[in-house]
Amino acid sequence: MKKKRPSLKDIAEVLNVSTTTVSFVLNGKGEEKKISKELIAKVEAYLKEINYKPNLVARSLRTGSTRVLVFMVEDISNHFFSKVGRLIEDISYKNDYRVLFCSTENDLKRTQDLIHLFHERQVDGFIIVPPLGIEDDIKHLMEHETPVILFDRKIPSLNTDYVVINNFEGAKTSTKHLIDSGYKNIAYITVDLDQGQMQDREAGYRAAIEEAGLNEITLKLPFNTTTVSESREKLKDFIKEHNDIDAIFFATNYLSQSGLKGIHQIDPNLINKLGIISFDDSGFFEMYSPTISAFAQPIKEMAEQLMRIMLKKLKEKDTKPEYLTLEGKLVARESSQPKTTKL
Amino acid sequence: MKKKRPSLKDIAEVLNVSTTTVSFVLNGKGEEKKISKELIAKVEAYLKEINYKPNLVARSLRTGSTRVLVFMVEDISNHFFSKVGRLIEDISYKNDYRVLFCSTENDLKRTQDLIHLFHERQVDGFIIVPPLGIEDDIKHLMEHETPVILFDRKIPSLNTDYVVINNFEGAKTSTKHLIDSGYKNIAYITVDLDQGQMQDREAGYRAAIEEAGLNEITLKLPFNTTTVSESREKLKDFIKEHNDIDAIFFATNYLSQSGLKGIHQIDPNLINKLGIISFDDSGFFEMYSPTISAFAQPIKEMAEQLMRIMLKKLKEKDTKPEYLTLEGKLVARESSQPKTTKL
DNA sequence: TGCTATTGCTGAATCGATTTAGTGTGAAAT
DNA sequence: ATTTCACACTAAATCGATTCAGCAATAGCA
Repeated sequence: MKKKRPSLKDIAEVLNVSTTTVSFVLNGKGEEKKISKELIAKVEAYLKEINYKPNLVARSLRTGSTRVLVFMVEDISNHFFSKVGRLIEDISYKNDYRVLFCSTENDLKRTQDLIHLFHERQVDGFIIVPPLGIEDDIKHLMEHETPVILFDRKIPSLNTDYVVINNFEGAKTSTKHLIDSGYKNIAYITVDLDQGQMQDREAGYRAAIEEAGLNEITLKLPFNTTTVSESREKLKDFIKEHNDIDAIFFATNYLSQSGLKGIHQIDPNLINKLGIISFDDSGFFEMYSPTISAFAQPIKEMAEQLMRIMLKKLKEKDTKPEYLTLEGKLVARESSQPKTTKL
Repeated sequence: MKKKRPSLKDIAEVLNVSTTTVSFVLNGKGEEKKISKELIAKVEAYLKEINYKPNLVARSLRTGSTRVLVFMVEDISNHFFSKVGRLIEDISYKNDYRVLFCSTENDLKRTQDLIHLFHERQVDGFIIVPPLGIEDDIKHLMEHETPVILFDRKIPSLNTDYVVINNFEGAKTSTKHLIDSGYKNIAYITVDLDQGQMQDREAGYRAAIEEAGLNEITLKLPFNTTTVSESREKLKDFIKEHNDIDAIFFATNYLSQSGLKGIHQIDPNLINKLGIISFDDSGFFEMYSPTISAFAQPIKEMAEQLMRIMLKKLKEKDTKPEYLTLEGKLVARESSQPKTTKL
């Protein structure tokens, strides 16, 4: 007893008018198309009565637009990305667009699959945190006049719009904050990805360390090639080897979270002896004990700028690209306080 | 200089064959439809050469199927739901289905919007964690022969398939575990939703407490009507008032996470004096200091069962519904150990 | 030779909307 | 009286695939 959804044609037959008329009324173009008030009222009443929902697949086929945007990030469960995603979703809804979320896991193949999947399904625009090597696929989208905005990372060879944070200044500010709190042996823990934003953060750390005349101590963990627990073991070895370290600057919030676990495993009290700061904030950090300091990205501003640019590009094709580099903010919590009293 | 994507018709013209032929080859029905081997090879070669991607919107309009499933949960960033989602996605990909994720936030209106949105876009199936009051919309989907499987919660009035956990036994086991570790004043912290699974958990707690001849201490926090920080203040007041509490059983993992923050705010050392266990596991719990015990749902099994049922329903309509209640597992960590030594 | 069967392919309908290009009517303008 | 124009509406093309129904040519068989 499957119910078939009524089509415009069904409705037209019932009302003894043409599908054209129904379509005009449906899309609020009745006045404009000179349909009489009485007919408009009659059609509208009937549409409401049967609670008619147009077949969006058919509409998309005809109009070529789906009113769907895709938000494609490294990991949608990451605090930073999920917050931005939520805000983007809200703005989109207000403008009558829906948003689909997905995680690339920084995997090139997976990202290509996703881009093709959505492109075939005719989504109207992409906001992408690009993994390395994705240039050609993005170029391909741009050739088809599909709006693409890069986020969190830029790709120098492409003249796409992008919205990123000033990674260099953020890392420098964070490192300086630890220095100002009296820490002398500040380790920098990062991943071995040669992506621009990671290089900028490392350069920021290095600049602050050099200015203060301190020593660099850097650990690069492999990304994705080993398991989380393997890299945590490497981190633990590193901390044990460098027992003069008095502070750690983690280059991303997921490194911090894994790192905190490692520190806890070495010694539950070790955390209270180290100065800690993380690039990217996380809900986790204000719940941890002690609360963890972080350099936070301007989440709301990023979402607003992304959507402003996206809506502009959806309206008028061939806009010239905008390149936005925003400033973040240091959130000092317990973990980066000076350790005056030995616990 | 927008590139138009080639259509079947374009291809047919280039090759001097009919669209029918191209379509048959495209869908691997060449042999079956008695197309000669040479023509099949020729068409396939050309399809590969231009890297042809069919317009899935057009295909969906014609076939009425999108090969897209929707996974709709309370909050996709919640550890439990995101893990299940990931597994479902993998199984779906292997069966040539895509999965869209979204969060209902337990909000009726929002959930209705999402269901309609996806139904209009003709998705092939739904896996839903149903908020209260969603019965009619689900019934509506079922009338249109769209497969729906409920997850995490059931709706007694509907004869839909569902996959849930044994909440009563889980809560009872968790409470007993605290009792066995020597705790005497065990508080139960929950939300004021009168959903089945929450009632079952409360009943499980109550059963264990009664069997042991202890006193119930329950706090129900308002869900969604107040802010997170407001309910945390209530929790803090509760803990201060009941200063005889020696253990807490949180009814969900997000309550635990908020609760741990509150406990930390009251006194950074308080956590070491309380026994803690949470319903639902979380990545957070094994990183926290101390690590937090939890009653974990059988994530892999749930995902597998959900997809087994879904694929069955997609293949044959009118299957009789399956009702699955699975058992979870206690994960004992540091937070529920006996506190023999006062810190 | 005449008949059917099979092979190999195609034309056109179809899905359900949007939209272009009209059509018929009556009133106003010339 | 004829032209013009606004009005109120509609027929049919269109988007790009799938698929039913059918056609021509060859093969098989008596």
